[in-house]
Amino acid sequence: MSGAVTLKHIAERLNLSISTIGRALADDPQISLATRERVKAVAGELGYVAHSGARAMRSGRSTLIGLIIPDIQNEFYGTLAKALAEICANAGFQLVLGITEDDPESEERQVRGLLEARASGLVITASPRPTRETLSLLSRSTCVQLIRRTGQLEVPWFGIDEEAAIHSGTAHLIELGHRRIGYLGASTTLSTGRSRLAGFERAFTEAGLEVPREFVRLGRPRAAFAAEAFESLWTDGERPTAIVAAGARLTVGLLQAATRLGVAIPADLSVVGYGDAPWWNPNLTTISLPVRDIALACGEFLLRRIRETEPSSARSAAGQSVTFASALTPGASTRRV
Amino acid sequence: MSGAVTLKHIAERLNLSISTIGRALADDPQISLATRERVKAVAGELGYVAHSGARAMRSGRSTLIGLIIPDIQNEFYGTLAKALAEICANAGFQLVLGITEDDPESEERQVRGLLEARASGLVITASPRPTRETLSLLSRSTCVQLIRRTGQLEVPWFGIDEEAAIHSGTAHLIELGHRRIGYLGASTTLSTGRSRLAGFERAFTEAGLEVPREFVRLGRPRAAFAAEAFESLWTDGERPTAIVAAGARLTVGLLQAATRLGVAIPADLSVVGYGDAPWWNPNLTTISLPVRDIALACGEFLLRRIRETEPSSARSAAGQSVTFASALTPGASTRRV
DNA sequence: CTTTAACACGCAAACGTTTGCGTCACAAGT
DNA sequence: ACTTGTGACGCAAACGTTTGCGTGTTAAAG
Repeated sequence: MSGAVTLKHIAERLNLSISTIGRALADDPQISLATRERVKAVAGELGYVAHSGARAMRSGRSTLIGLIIPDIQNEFYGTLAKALAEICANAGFQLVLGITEDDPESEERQVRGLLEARASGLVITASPRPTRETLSLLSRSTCVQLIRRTGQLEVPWFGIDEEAAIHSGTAHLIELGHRRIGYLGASTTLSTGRSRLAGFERAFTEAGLEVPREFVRLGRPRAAFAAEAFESLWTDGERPTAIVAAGARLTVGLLQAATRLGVAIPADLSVVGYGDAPWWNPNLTTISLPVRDIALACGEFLLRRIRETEPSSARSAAGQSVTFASALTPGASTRRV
Repeated sequence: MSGAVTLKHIAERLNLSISTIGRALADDPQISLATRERVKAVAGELGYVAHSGARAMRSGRSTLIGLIIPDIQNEFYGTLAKALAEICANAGFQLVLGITEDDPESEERQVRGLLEARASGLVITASPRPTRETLSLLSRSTCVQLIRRTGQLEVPWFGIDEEAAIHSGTAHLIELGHRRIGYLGASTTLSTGRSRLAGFERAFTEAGLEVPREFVRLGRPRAAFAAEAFESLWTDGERPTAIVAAGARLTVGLLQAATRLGVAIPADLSVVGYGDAPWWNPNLTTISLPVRDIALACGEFLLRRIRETEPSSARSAAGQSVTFASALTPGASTRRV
């Protein structure tokens, strides 16, 4: 608080110099063992707590790592955050959380804040259209993209083969005999939205069918959008016999709306979800994503880059990217027609 | 990065002093408007980013606020974190996330880390048995307890009237005619565990019934425990006709296990959940908690305390606490017997 | 023409660490 | 007795800001 204990206080207490105290606490063999122990004893007694800010300023490197994501309420981002927090803690870093709600200005503020804090690294799931300034700031930091991939940002990326993921789910429905298949997806301003829709379309063209565009609904990747979109899909005109939810929050929204409308799954409607939803009853047929593995890989990569960047100056590792595969987990929410 | 732009660089570029640059960027009227604009222009051109660490060291206050919670994967803590992150962002603070997994040593490391970072404030949902050192560190910080309440920690608390919450859910089941009611709860080493169990028991004693202790299962507040406990409850001996899940993660675990075992809800078993689970099918009868409101109130209180603490030295606001009420949300997961 | 005052800016210290180098005392080697 | 060595510690600078105070210039007031 106001009057925290510093090296100086310990030094005065022991009639030693500040540097000796500093070295003693760092277990520098240059200081005699006896002194080291006396120092540590007094430090404990006084309740000394090192000032990582001062240390960071002197040494040039902070122990902060930033995580910038659009949301944190749902399990998908929760799992990402948890995995990264674990990795950070193990490596002696602290995770600073920035929620953007996909708002470019909020995103810019968060990024700026993290750069001001001199975060050693940044993990970001960028908003659809990041500010020029955001991009400029990010390009000057040690940064990794997670899940979404922004073209204008030349930094490594860790994510999912979204196209293959949705393709597998859609193909599964086609194989079960469905033709009027609905699609709830993020708008194509998002890299994930583009890839997923492409996967959906490829499943049809590969089967020699036409893409049922009248059943495709694109919007914000929120539960609210999915609920609303599904409702319109269900009440206006011809109904689909199956739906692909191309996003974790969209899956939630779809299921909520279906429950609310009394739509029986899979009797009235077959559903393929995105991301695991172990809570759904009955078990959901879903596209399983190795969320935790992605986050771990991303975190470890970032830490490696931070350690590399430390001695020499920044090296451009722009092109790198790692793609993870999904798996279709069969459940009871789809049926043959 | 390696060579960040500092006030000094701008000063040299403009043949001005460092202090003038600093004041100009802070819009100090002491500096002429013309100079201020020239400085800002050059700052933008050079890509100057203030060093909040240095600022914090000089001014004594950082822009960091710590959030220490056992988990972040589930929606309950996700909602807390999101609300807090919003409040922090709006007030110009940054949220540092620490996940403890209810491990006292991890918790101590996180708390120490935040004190080292000179976080302006701390929000903590403490583990069952915090370390002595943890308590000592916390007592020296501006800190608020969230949800759980640790007796040894004399700091303000924001949480739920847990006893009343579980009481309402249990009484609801009793009123529906249930007698063999199971209880899945956190162990009573947690303040929440104690209060919730007390609410469960009071519902029976108030109705002149005996507490069905053979159906009570206490353990770690994780989905895994609830699943396991329910399975044993369901397969060993006489079955309960209803269950109260006294925790968000326990609710998830119970529902998963029930789905897995093919237990029909509410035909075979009535269920009262804890915390909203809008995704469950059919709608869950649940104890709704004003999670977001709690977090917002907690965050605003903390910010106020931070601002108060700033000028004078720390004031003890030890005894304060705010209790929020829950509401029983009727759903389709309970039936009369 | 001098005194004052307003204005615009510079100096330097301080925040708490870390670290290269210097210093001092004492013991061992010639 | 004189060098050499070494173990144990102190000095001071640096990291990037902020800020109280001092200083020089210019214009208005006497």
